[in-house]
Parts: sequence; C-alpha cells; structure tokens
Amino acid sequence: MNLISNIQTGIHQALQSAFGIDIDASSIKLERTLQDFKGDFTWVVFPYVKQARKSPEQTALEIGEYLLLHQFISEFNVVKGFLNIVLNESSLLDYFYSARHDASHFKTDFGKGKKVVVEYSSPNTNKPLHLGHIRNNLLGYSISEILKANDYEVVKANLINDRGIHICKSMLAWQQSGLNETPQSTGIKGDHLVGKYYVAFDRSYKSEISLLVGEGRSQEEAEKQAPSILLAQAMLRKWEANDVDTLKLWETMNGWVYEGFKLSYQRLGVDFDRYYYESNTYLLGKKTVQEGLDKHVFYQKDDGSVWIDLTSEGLDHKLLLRSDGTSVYITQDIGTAQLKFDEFQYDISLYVVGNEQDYHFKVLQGILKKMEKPYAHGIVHVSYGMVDLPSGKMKSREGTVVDADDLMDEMHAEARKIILERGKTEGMTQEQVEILCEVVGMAALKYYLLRVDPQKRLLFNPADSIDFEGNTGPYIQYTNARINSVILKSGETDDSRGYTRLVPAEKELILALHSYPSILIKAGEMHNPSEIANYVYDLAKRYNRFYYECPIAKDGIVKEAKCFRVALSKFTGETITECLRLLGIEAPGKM
RNA sequence: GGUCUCAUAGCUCAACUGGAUAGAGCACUGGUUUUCUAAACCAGGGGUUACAGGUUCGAUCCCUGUUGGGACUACCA
Repeated sequence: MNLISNIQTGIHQALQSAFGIDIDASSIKLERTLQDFKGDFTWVVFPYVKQARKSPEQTALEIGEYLLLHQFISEFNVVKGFLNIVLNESSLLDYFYSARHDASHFKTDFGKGKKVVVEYSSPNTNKPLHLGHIRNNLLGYSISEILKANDYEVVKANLINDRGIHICKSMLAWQQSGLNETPQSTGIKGDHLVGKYYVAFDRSYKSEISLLVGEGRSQEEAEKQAPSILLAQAMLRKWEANDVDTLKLWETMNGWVYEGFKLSYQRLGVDFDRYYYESNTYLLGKKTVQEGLDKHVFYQKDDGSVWIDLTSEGLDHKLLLRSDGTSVYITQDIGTAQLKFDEFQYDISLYVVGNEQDYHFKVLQGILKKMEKPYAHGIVHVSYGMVDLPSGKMKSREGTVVDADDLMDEMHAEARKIILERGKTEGMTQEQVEILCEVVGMAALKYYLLRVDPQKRLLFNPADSIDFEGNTGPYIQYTNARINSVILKSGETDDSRGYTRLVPAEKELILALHSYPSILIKAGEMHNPSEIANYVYDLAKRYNRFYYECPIAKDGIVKEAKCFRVALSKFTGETITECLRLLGIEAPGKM
C-alpha cells in the first residue's frame, strides 16, 4: 500500500468526474507541503487549469471537495493554485503497520531481469590510492549495492591498468637505485614502495629536462630526449617483446602493488566479482577494427593508420590504430566492452570514471553505435567530479595528493579522540573500542564523500578535519545507536494498535519512512548515492526531534503509546541501517 | 581557437528536475539534561541564487549573451 498512489487515484477520479479530464494517475505529481502551510502533500493545479476552464482556486477547491467527499483525505485548503492535503490519520497508521512487516519494503523490482556490469576503481599499478580513488571506489560500491536493492543483477568489475609507460617508470627507477628494496625489507606497504620509485623517476626526469633546456633545447625537445624517458620507452618495448627479465620485474613489482591494494580495498569495504588486467586486454579490439573497415564505418589513411569520422555525432575524427599497427586506449575499450558483453550479456554497462573522460566515453559510445553493436545503448558513463584541494588538483607525480591510507589512519585517530572524550566506552574491551574507532572514522569519511552529488567536484581541505557532528556519518550512526538503546530498555511490546492522535513529530517520521522506496528507485535510476545519503540524514534528523519531544520507554508512559513509539523507533532504525549499508557504512549498536 | 562543464549564506552542501517566503550542517550568539545515549534538541543573525536580457500564470532550474573557474581537445593510458 502506498499513500501517494491512493491520493493520485483520488485526483484522477476527481479530474474525470468534475472536468472530464483523463490523465494517467501515476503522472500526477504530489509534493510534500512546505512547513509554513497546513498539509501533508500538495498538488499544483496550474498545469490543468486550461483544460478545466476555471480559475486555479476554483479548480483546486472542486478537486479538494471531491477527495474529501470520497474519503481519500481528512481535510484540505487552497492557496492560490496549490491544493494542500491533510491525510487521514488511520491511513497513515495502516500504512505504517503494513510497511513495517513487509519483507519487501527495502527492495524494489525496478531492475528486475536486468543485468548490469559496474566497472569502478580501475587503478594504475604505479602508485598508491589517493582521495580521488576513494571517491571512485565508494561511488562504485554504493551504486552497485543500490542497483542490487532495485533487483538488478550486478557484476562488479575492476579493470586494472597494469601495463604501460607509467609502470616502466617505477621499474626503471627501482632498478637504477640498486638498493633491491622490497616491502619485506623496508616494511613499506607494496603500493607505497612502488609509488616512491615513481616519484623518484619523475624527479630525475625533471632535472634532466631542465639541464637540457639550460643547454638550449626547447622544452618539448627536452621532454622527448631526456635519458630517463628514453630508457623507460626502451623498457616498454622490451616488455612488449616479452623480454624475460623485464616481465619478471614487472610481475614482482605489480605483485607488491596488489598486496597493498588488497589491504586498502578491505579497509574501504569494497569488493569485486571480476578483475580484468590491461596486460590481457590491450591487444583486444584490433579484430573490431578490421570489422569496422569491412563495414566501411572506419577508414584508413595512406600511412596505414585507422580512423573514424564522428563529425555527424558532433565529435571529431578519432584515431583507432596507429600507423605502426598498435592500438590506442579507445581500441582497448572497444575490445573490453565486447569482452564483457560476451561474458555477461549485460543490459547496462556502467563505467564509474572521472569527468575528465567525458569526451572519451562519448567517442566510445559513438563508435559502438556506428558499428551497430547491440550493447551500444547500454553503455553509461557515470561521470563524477574531481576531488580538489585548496591548492588545486591533486597530482601524484608532484606529491600534492591526499594519500588514501594516511587519510584513513587520520580518520581513525580523530574518531578515537572523540570517542574517548565522550567516555561511553564503558564495558567495552580495548579491541572493541578500536573497532568502533575504525567504524566511526570511516563513516565520517564515507558520508563526507557520498553526500554530495557525484557530478559536482568536491573540495577537500586537509587543514580542517572532517566533522563528526551535524550533517555527518557519525550523527546518523549515533541516531541508530540511540534507537538501539531505547529499544533495549523498552521491554516487551506488541502491535496492539491502541494508539491514535499522532503528534506532528510522529507523523513527519512516518511520512519520511514512507518515501524510502521512491528514493531507492531514484538513486538507482540516477546512479546517485547522495540521494540515499541526504535522505537518511533527513530521516535521522526527524527521529532526533521525535526522540526529544516524545517519551518512548520512560516510566509512566501509557502502554499504547509505548508500543507504537517503540515500533516506530524499530522501523526507523532498520531504515537507517539499510541506508547506511547501501553507502557501505556500518551501523554500530552502541557508540 | 573549438567542445563540454560548473558558479546558491563566511565555509561545505541541499532544493523532489519549472512551483509557494531558496533550506541544512559547520562557524557565531543564546537557551534545553533530578527523566529513554547532549555525537542530541530549540531559537537567532547571515542570500539581488556571478551579471544582463528572454521564454510563462510562475525561473536557482529552460534559452541567448557577458564575466570567472575547471576539464577535454596526443599516433599517452
């Protein structure tokens, strides 16, 4: 049962009987009434006044009277063209008691029968993860969970960028150092160790460039002729020629990075069903190039390079194969799209990738459409904004990054400070306290990153630490812990339903709970976890107001009120816990 | 140069996709606990939604232009 569809039905009937207007009931838009007006839902009549041939006020009035007469609502008022509706209390309570025991309340069938591959994370293996990667990982994970709750069949995929000039740079610097450092010998986490050499490479590369520029070369020349880069390119050629020693070093160093990533992923709480390695996929797509040439979708220049003309799509000409016959990035992506489709027959293939690649994905989809691939329309780029620092964009090579592992450590330490201050850890072991610090610290971080619209870029200021009060992850966790505590103290309760005459705070809470399924669908449709984050904050806020105003399990409270309020608390707690789960955040029972 | 994108309170973000008087948090000022977890609750100040036009019953949202940020525009990945 759904409160909104009931009113939609009523308005639908009213429009028909009073004005002979016949529109789809589900297209009737209802909004929550603004705070300063009396009512629960508001219907805007302006769009219908032309057809009704009456003034907005008169139209709203007649619809309202119809709804009242046929007992869809308990009262209404009209302000200009806005029809404000007050619900029957009994229908609110009916809704509450049925939803609370409805096993499918936290699910929708929006994606039933559809398969979706969510590709996210997709790191390079030459450096550790930073804050930007955290945003990517959390978004990808959360979107996957939201889609699952909408009954999609989800495959989480990670395409690891394990080859190319970047990893050769780290390998070269490591080799040249002659130190034979390993994660074991240094105690440095593998991805950080490799990243250290990547930075070392860049430092010497830069100094070589400035030396050459000092000798009178142009910047561009110097960048191409610096000895380091020439050696790195030579190493890449050896790698591509399957040189044994190069491959061995490559495997060793990538192995260190994977060990490091594994720990970071675990701590972030993200996981994958399928890994793809670029070293296996970088030759894919060449077959497709031939197919495109045969179909005359692509064309070949005199030098042998292969191109596609996408000017009809508002894009440019794009290279698909170099004149030496090697493939480029887009060629690989064409190949992996096909590979994934062969493997999973997906309906939708999501790519959680930063917005700097907007153009790339337009091109990819444009190519696949021209090739008439059946999966072309299922390609969706979930584009998210960069995480910026006050100083500008993060750059790994220049060391202006917020390291993922460091940041998680800081969040843990910050949480510990606050938890010890609050002094609520009585009866907990040292180990339990540490777990709590981790869970709360990670909640602050995750919520901070997920509450903003993915499409917007996000500013992170390392100088002021992430909050634990107000609109934050810990606030929401706290609300749940509070609920948990009051339920424990309440003793036996039942659904006797003797309680009537809801106070505003209770009514607001039921209405907030009622909107959960529509939020879940919206978050899934828009691939947007911030919908869930903002919703659960609003829900927690309403609960805290209710908690402050209404005694729940205090001494002397009448049984009927207690039963209802405990039930309301339970349902709210379950909803909060589920929302947090969708965001990858744990909900501790006590904090 | 071309294409895309963003601009909302001192700061970080909302605004149900065109609806009423633009809302939260942080910060600031003041209040709430002999009673269920004060990481809470309540109140107050703070806005010409970058600027100028247009579209209509109605614009933060759509269109045009201006200004200012960012990204992309490699035979790199």
